[in-house]
Amino acid sequence: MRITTKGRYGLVIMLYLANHYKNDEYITLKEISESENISLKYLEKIMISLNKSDFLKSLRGSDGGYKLAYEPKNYTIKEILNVSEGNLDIVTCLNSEHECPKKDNCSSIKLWKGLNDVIDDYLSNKTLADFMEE
Amino acid sequence: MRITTKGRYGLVIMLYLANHYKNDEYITLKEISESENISLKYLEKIMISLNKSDFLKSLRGSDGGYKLAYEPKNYTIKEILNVSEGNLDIVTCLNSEHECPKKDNCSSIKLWKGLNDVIDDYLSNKTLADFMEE
DNA sequence: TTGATTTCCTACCATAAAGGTAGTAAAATA
DNA sequence: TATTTTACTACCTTTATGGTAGGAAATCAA
Repeated sequence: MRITTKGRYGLVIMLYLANHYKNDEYITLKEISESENISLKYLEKIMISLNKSDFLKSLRGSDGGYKLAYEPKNYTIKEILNVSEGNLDIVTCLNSEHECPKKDNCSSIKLWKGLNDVIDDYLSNKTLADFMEE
Repeated sequence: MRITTKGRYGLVIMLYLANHYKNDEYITLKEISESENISLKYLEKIMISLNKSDFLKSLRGSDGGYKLAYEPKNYTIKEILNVSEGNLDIVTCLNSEHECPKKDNCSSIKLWKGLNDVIDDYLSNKTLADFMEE
């Protein structure tokens, strides 16, 4: 049961951009890569998913880079993880694409739904702003 | 972010035994396998971890099988998942064996600790008895 | 004491996911 | 035109998942 580097690094990127939001400058992945000690090429790959959603602005060329499209408080951790990590369902049985044929008389599904709810509640109610440097 | 079949099936086994606890009979994996439609061989493998902990009694031979060593209410979901699934840390950074060198000035670690706490709280406060058939 | 049953134990294996690397095209700027 | 930086595609190694196979050892009933 764990979040992989995709989700973690995705959040690292978003937090970095949030911490530089007030300057309104484009930040290069090179800068993030060096500051956070994560391979540039891997960050690029993760960025593809983040950039497909509408929450970033990007610019190519020198002085280019990325910046947040909105204020940090507008990004919930849940939506960021959903984009960078992918599916957050704790068990496949809860996923509509892999629905379990026995789900209606399964005694453990209540457990998984309950767990899913507490996780969902936490991730939906925290935003980037809650974890920025002061 | 998900629990694998090891954890899920481990819980299925434990819930099955809990639901038959009052009869005080040994239950065979064959019965559970047929009832829950899970390969006997795979259940055997999962059973090895469950049986290494002290919460089951086992007996070989005909009329043998497994039963709970204690009442269902004495088993928290957390300890069952810990045994059948293995490590439940949501990110590797929280695991003492893979401690992150940057953890002291990492802004996302607060997020993971918070998430870990709500999950831990939920799993520690639910027992097998909470999910038994009435 | 033999046969059936069931746990116990070890080894193996195919597929998918994780965690990247490499190379290049396209855009933007100086 | 050269440099910088994103955008895109392809590839690769290692680990984890989700099993299967075969047999040994214990237990009980006939």
